[in-house]
Order: sequence, then structure tokens, then C-alpha cells
Amino acid sequence: MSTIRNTTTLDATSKAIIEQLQLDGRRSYAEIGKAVGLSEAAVRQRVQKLTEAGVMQIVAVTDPMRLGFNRQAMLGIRVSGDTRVVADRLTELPEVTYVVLSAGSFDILAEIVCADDDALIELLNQRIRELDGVAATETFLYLQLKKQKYDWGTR
Amino acid sequence: MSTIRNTTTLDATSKAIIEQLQLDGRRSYAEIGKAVGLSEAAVRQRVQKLTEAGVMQIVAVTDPMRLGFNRQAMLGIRVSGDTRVVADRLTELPEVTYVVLSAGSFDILAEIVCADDDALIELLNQRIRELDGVAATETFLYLQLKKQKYDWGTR
DNA sequence: AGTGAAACGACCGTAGA
DNA sequence: TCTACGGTCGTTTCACT
Repeated sequence: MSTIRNTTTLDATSKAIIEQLQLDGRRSYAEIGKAVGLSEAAVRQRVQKLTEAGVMQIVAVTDPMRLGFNRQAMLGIRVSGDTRVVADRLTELPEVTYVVLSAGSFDILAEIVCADDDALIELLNQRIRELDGVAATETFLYLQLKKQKYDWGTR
Repeated sequence: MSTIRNTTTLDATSKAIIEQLQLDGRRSYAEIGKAVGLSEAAVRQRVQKLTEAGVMQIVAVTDPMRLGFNRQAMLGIRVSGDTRVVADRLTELPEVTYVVLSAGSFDILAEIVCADDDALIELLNQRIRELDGVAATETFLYLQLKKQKYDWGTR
């Protein structure tokens, strides 16, 4: 991952293309072209550039709740020592879906997804609180997800 | 959104198909078929079913940082009154990318994305803390994103 | 649920403005 | 950076298992 800030500014056409692909990532380039007023080849070139530049990627996103993962939580973690080392250990756990180094009363925020309460308790007690450098954790159990956006910059 | 829990169990083949599409949402069904040992038509049928069931969707995901949105934060919000009403108001704000009702010392967790510090301050002070029912907010500014998974259930 | 085959449409490379 | 076009490959439909 680069530390250099690499910002792209998008014109209205690229924004429109991204919008189309946010609705359906498999929509054909020809169809998108009709919607945004461009030829199939031009759409294809733009999509390729946006993807190569890391601005956008087209991927499958799954719904944990529909797959039997019924407990989700955000953890606020206070760390003694190097937060990056703890973050790397968390990243290795498959139940951890999101790790961010943060400034504020927590050093790390981590989102976890588990099948049920037992799995959540095991994960928290045996595999997260046991990690070297984890000084304290606070758990924010998810009750209901109201909004989740994967899309940014198209405004 | 349904309140009925609607869980699907996936066989190894569907998991393998999802894994392929998590790497590249535009990979052809024929290629996926080769990888998972199924005909093109069978892969397509499964993808269609998974999509219709809401287990999976194929979409474009963009990177805020690459688009000039340089400040991200998680907000912990304490609410007086109905948390759902406040959550709905937050959901309407375009800078809010994630809203979840939570149990713990916060009633709502909300992720926000802004261009810069000025935009962040304006959003927080003028449009979030001003909302009816927002009793207190705590801001966890993102320093570095270490992991972000869109994929679940493929283990 | 799966395969196979034929018609159709999408995708890709290249040439040219 | 775009359009135009031809070859190739993917997708769709359907009959069958």
C-alpha cells in the first residue's frame, strides 16, 4: 500500500459509469454506453482505467445475515504498545471484517462477524483479549444495520 | 426489509463460485465453470439464484481516499428518544456511509466520509449534533484502514 | 440440478480521427 | 480519448438427462 496520496478527479461521464456499475456490476459495456452516451469501447477503456487506478473494483458482496452469521459487533480496542502490530494480528482473524487505526478514546476499531453468541464469546475471550498489547476492549453489538454504502465520490 | 430470518446454507461449489466473483465480479461464467468444475450454464443459474435470494450481489465498490475524501471517522452516538428516528435522519446524509443501531455505550454507530477537516467539522456541528434526539457524539477519526472485507460465508 | 449445441450478443484488439 | 469494425469468445435458449 502506497503512502503517497493518489487522488483522481472524475468527470461526469465516469461518475455516470460508476453509478451504473453500482446498480449492477455485470451490466454490459454496450448498455452502459447507451445510458451515458458513449460507445462500448470507450466505456470499456474507462472501466479498465478506473479499475487499474484502484478507484473502483467490481466484486461480489455477500450478506452475512443470510449466511447464518447472526452476530455482528464493532469493537473499540485500547492498545498498550504499537497499535499496528495488534492491528495486524486482528487482520489475520477470519471473523474480523474491518480493522481501522483510529484517534480518539480507542486506538483500533474492529468489526467482527460470528455465527452466534457462543462463537462471539469464544472469539472475544480466547482470541482477541488474549492478544499481546490488547489493554481493553469495548463491544458494540449490532442490533440492526440501517445503511451500508460501498460507493463514494459519485456526487 | 424482512424481519424473518432467512438463512441459506451453501455447498462447496457455491462457495467456490462466490470466491471467484469476490476476486473479479466480471469474470466470465465459462471461466468460473472451469475453476469450479461446472458447465457455464450451471454457474449462471447458481449466480442468478444467489443474487435473487439476496445472498450476494455484484457491484462496483469505490475507494473514498482515491477520490479526494481524505477524512473518515466512526461516530459513536448517544440518543435520547427513539434511536430509529435518529438513524433514519443520519441515513439521509450523503456523507454517512454506514449506520447501525447498537447495544452498548452507544445507541448508534455511524461512519462518515468527508473531503477535509473543514467539511468534517461542518457536518458534525451543523448537521449531526443539531439533529433532534442526538444527546452526545464521540468521534473516532480514521488514521489508517488495515482491512476491509465485503465477503462473508465462504469459509 | 445438470449437460450440450446453435444463435445471438458482448467483448477485445486494432486502426484511424 | 473517442468511434468503427471484424474476429473471438461468452451468454442465452432450449431440448434432454
